[in-house]
Amino acid sequence: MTKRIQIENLADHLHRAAIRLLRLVRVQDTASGIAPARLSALSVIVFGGPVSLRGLARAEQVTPPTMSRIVDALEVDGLARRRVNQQDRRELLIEATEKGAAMLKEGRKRRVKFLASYLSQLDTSELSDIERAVRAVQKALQQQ
Amino acid sequence: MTKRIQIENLADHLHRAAIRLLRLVRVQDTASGIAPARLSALSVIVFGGPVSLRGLARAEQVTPPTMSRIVDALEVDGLARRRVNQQDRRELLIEATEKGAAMLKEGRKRRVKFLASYLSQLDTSELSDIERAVRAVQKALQQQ
DNA sequence: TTAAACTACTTAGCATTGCTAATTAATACG
DNA sequence: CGTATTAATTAGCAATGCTAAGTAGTTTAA
Repeated sequence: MTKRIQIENLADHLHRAAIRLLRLVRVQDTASGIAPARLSALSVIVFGGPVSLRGLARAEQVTPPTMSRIVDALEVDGLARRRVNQQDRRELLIEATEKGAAMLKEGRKRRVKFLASYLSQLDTSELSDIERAVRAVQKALQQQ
Repeated sequence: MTKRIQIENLADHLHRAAIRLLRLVRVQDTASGIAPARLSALSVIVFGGPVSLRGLARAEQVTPPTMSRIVDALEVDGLARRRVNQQDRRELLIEATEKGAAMLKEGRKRRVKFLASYLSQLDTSELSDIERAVRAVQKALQQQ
């Protein structure tokens, strides 16, 4: 078995595991009452602080029109707000409201606890394998 | 930092990595010309053989109306067909056509190769971390 | 045995989230 | 100064999720 084939095999298994994992936690995300794309965008601004709409779209790997609409919905629900960047008045700064931060942290807690309940059945060495793997995957995906 | 908090932290990072990975490979899914939900349903019937619409909906964790529409689209594209189960004529059997099976396998190959091209930039130890982690995650998720 | 209950699927209608193309407004450049 | 560029929005389409309601087939029970 060549190295290329090995890596493709790994990619296949990794891909399946990712699909399976997200299907599992999706149930918990729905329980928060915030739709998935909104929750995900909210998470970026809660943990990363104010960003431009473009920056937020890039972080979420969607186009600016898509993100503009997601921010609309977050504003309507009082979870985020737009501010004009006074250094460059074309640009916005999207930031979370207190309510947004609170809701996100609740939802995240629920989801993470749920996933953690599965992971807690693993032993320490398996957990650190996952930790290293997550770092490696992040590193790999960052490259282009 | 307690072990519980550590695991929750890991769960959070794992979740984010999974989201990111699937976003990345989605680009390749689009290249196949088949939309993601259709491709995923097609994969179930290609690898699992004929199933009822209800069974397919359950496998994909969507409601029957959603799956009914996905099967419509697969039929229109000649990738799957509905047969009536003669033992119980309320029920359908959804199965892949030859064209459907061929297209799925092609798309899958493309997606996996794409993901593999990212992974190939990692070193051997990182790859085996991922391999072990995938096994651990599968093990964890299998339990309930 | 036939009416009622149940089950499988579809239809209709809505919300969310992705896209591209075109528009508006602000800034940068030549 | 005027043109080009950049940021965000609006408009309009497609895919995919849902619930509620309808149709058709099967089971159950009076």
